[in-house]
Amino acid sequence: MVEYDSALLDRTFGALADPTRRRILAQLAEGEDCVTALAGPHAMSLAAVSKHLIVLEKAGLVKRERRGRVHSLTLEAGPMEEALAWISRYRKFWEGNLDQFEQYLEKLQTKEKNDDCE
Amino acid sequence: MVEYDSALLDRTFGALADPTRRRILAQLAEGEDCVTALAGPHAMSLAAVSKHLIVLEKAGLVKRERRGRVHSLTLEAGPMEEALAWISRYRKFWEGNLDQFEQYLEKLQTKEKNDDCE
DNA sequence: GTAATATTCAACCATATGGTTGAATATGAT
DNA sequence: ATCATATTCAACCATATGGTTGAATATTAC
Repeated sequence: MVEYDSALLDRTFGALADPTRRRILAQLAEGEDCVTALAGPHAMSLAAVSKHLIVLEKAGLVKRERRGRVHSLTLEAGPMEEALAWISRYRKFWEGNLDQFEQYLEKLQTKEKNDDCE
Repeated sequence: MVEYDSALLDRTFGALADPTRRRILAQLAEGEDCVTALAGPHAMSLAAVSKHLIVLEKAGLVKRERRGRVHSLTLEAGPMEEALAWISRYRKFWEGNLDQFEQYLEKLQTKEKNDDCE
């Protein structure tokens, strides 16, 4: 049986439960960035974004590198792996519910890229 | 580009961010159950578990069927599918870590860094 | 009808969360 | 040295979260 780190899952899922933090992660997927640049698109104060970054950092989803006064943040998606593994146990519970059309699409996709499935 | 329902992801990740709720989902993966039975293993009041079930229900992760005074809960893992899809976009950020080529690049970079900094 | 069971509701409490603002700190530029 | 920039810190506020307890509501059993 797989063991899950409950506190880590708490922090990971907790961090992912906020839209601003999910957007920040999406931004970082495009490449590393500093706090001010990350804050730009968000309609809130810099301090608020700074706090979100601390949450992400504590969850291990973001790594910080201080370069002088600029903090460079990079995505560290590792913890999501365990989150994904946790969720994956429940796949069968929604796969059975797919309607015919979705099943058809499923099949097509499986056929198209049967090399990277499973 | 895939569209994600932000409010749904909020509720889904939020629901998964609590260890009691994750345990309840694991219990329900074994089969439907009523509130009292679900509450059994948890070191808290029945009312507390009842509230957790309401959170899971609002997230769409659990379906309730009233049979007389007994409420039968079943797992409804659908919303997890979207959560998993969201996370999946970041797979490359951890999968690459085991790739030989990436390791090679890692080593090169480390070497270059050492050369630069010393 | 009365009693027991299953579940929620309501009020309450402590702490967490997500935001604000203004001050503090550290670094960089002139 | 001075000024500007990057970031956090501290205090505060409103609301959410996760728990409690005792009462209320339905349903079933006797």
